[in-house]
Amino acid sequence: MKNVEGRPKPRTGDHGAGEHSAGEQGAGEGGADEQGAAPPSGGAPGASSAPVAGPARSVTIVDVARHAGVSKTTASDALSGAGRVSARTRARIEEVAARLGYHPNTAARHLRNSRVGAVGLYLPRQVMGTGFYMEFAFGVAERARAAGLDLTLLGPDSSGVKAPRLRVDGLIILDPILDDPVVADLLGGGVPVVTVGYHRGSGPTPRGVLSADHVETTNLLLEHLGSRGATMPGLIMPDGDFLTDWSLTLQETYERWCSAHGVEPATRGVAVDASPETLDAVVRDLMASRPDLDALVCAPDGSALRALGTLRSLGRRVGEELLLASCVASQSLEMCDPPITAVDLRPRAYGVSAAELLAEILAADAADDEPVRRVHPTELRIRASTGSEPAGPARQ
Amino acid sequence: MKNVEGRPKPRTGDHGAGEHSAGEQGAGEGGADEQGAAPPSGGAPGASSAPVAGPARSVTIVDVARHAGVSKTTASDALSGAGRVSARTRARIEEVAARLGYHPNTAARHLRNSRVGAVGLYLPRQVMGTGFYMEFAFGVAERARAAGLDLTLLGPDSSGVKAPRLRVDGLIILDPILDDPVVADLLGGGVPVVTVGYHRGSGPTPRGVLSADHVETTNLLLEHLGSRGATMPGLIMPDGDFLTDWSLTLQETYERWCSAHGVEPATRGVAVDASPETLDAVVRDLMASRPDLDALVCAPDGSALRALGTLRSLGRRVGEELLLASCVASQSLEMCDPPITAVDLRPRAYGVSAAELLAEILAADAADDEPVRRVHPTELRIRASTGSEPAGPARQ
DNA sequence: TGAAGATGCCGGAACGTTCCGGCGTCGCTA
DNA sequence: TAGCGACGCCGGAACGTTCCGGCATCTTCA
Repeated sequence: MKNVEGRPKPRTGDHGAGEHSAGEQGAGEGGADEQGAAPPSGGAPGASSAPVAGPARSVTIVDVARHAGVSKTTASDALSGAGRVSARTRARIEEVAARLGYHPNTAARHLRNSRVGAVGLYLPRQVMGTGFYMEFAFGVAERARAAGLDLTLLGPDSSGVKAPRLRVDGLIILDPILDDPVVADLLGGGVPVVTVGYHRGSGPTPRGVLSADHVETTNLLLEHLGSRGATMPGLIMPDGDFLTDWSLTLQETYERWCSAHGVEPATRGVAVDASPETLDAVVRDLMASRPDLDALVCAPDGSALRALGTLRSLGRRVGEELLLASCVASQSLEMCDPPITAVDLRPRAYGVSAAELLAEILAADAADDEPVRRVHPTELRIRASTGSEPAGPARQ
Repeated sequence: MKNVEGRPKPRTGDHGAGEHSAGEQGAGEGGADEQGAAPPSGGAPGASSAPVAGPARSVTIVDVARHAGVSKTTASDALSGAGRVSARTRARIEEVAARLGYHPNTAARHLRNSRVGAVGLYLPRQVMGTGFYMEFAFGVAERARAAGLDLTLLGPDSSGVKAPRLRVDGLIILDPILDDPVVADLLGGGVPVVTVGYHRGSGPTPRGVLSADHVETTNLLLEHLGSRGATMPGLIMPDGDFLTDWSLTLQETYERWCSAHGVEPATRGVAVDASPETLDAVVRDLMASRPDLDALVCAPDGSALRALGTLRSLGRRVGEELLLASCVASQSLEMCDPPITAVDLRPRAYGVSAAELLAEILAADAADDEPVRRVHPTELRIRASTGSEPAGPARQ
């Protein structure tokens, strides 16, 4: 904060060093000879030239206009596609802009159209830092950048939220938690919101919803287990601190499957950020109380890997008499032994889609009352932990 | 991009969905405001007040000034700490600003002081997506945000780099690869650069260097293995496609340790993004050619986990007659069985420090010719894969 | 042959901030 | 008492962009 004394910056002469070094001249177009306008206040000769590798004042739209022999309005119109500009002029301006290496100043642009040029990504507290969420965030960043938007990561610490406070044009809320007060705040914050995963809680409706089809995905996984011989799968799911559409759908679909197959559900909840020891205990408890389980589905990121160790130390042969699957894919699941079957939500592409949806919503400033809904496809990665084809050359 | 036709937007309404809850609605010309005053020719009819639909225009510094009965210059000076303002006045202005919920408009600020308000983070291609780099990036994002900077992630795709092109005020280059041409470009791009890990390649020197003490860290790990009874550790390291200060220091330190202990080094290189099968093959090859190994150190992120499976299938008892350690910590290393000892580079804190260093460099606009060097502390996480204390009771 | 409209282009005013230079008023010293 | 510097405050310009309104010129049709 010190910012000690005045420290006057030069900013005076503006060292009109046009810098138009680029090999101009000629350029087929003929006419339109550049430098129609005299550089304003070319005044003070020399004196102010930047000595060494000057900061090279970046080229503005006025420079483009001057070199093209038009006004800044026309240049702006030509480049933005707005207004009325003849085709010739537009082409010439575009050519000049390219030659000079013109790039619009985002700060000025944002100031002018009162946009911030950034979107926010809100991640639930419990899981920041797990692989899925990071991959997702990178996907968002990638796509946002393509749309000229910066990305601001919002943690639960960014409270006192409300839109003006957190300078963003739009928000992506990942896995909104049912009763997270921050989510409600953000939804009412005044900027367009895309939720990833439906929001089952209260609050204003978002402008967009992107979600995987968890019903289908889960059924696919359960059916896969069935096709590999499992009749009674158990489920380790996130506990009550992490009530999202994902976790609830998972449970509902699982229970429906059980009832359809006439078996008694066997589930245990566990914190998504549980310690390895806790996971151990939960898995042991479940396996002990339900000796009939011949498969185990693990939902929280990372839990399947730990369950693998626990099951092995219980003497179970994973991939043979006990199948194991994860609801979240991660690199480590294919690195372990045996590799673990998992639902791949393709988090990176998921993030890309989310950013894309938000960008579209921001571009179309018309506020439909109905949210835009979009589905994100997933893939089932089948690996050795769920055994091999029953028909094929069976293992013996 | 096209933004099709003219489509003049009604800038007035600005789709004022703002709804702007903030308390004081004082915006109107209501001179009755407590502080009275409103000197600026209070009456100025129609100046900017469109009585119809006063849409949540966010509060600017002029609003603050008016409510405090001072000029915008004084308000700005008071809030920024610059200029000469009496303590009374400053206090009053601060109080008014807080009451109105004033937040400076970053776009305007950036425009004024010709800063972009963002920093870039460049990640080597090979490893984007591994846990370490993501954690690091999140750390950077967190700290950058605290400094009012946005973060732009730069992949290798962001070619045609050069500073003006990629609108950033500064850059963080993570693990610069020896002969990465993009790194050279970025270093010469004209904006301050902080490298994380020394840059052994050519090119201009960065303004700041943040690095862990890999020599000490590696020695610590090797000594730990020795204290647990290992006499001949092997090393799996990144191959020639990933020549960084980290990988080179690792190798050098390892070889120095071996020569100091009078043993023959046993290393294998592997791509940092190698497939599980490749890792399998490399580990098998190393173990087969060097039957004297009683410990294995794995450098590439994720390789230790796979090595664990491979070693087990070779019949080795990891944590007993063969010790296993990783040079990069990750969540999965404590979830597997047995948990794997690892060097924790504390990636999140690492990223925070990097952003902090860059922010400091950006704040102090004096360009020292000598880069700022800073060291990042690491921690060794000792787990069951490196056995237990030879003498004392088992660790818990 | 005018009038009305279309077309092509432009001047200038914002957006919200920072900061240069200036202006009046003190209090101190000569 | 005059001189003068420090103090406290302010007006206005600039950063680079977009866009409203307007002015010519050209086309079209009554």
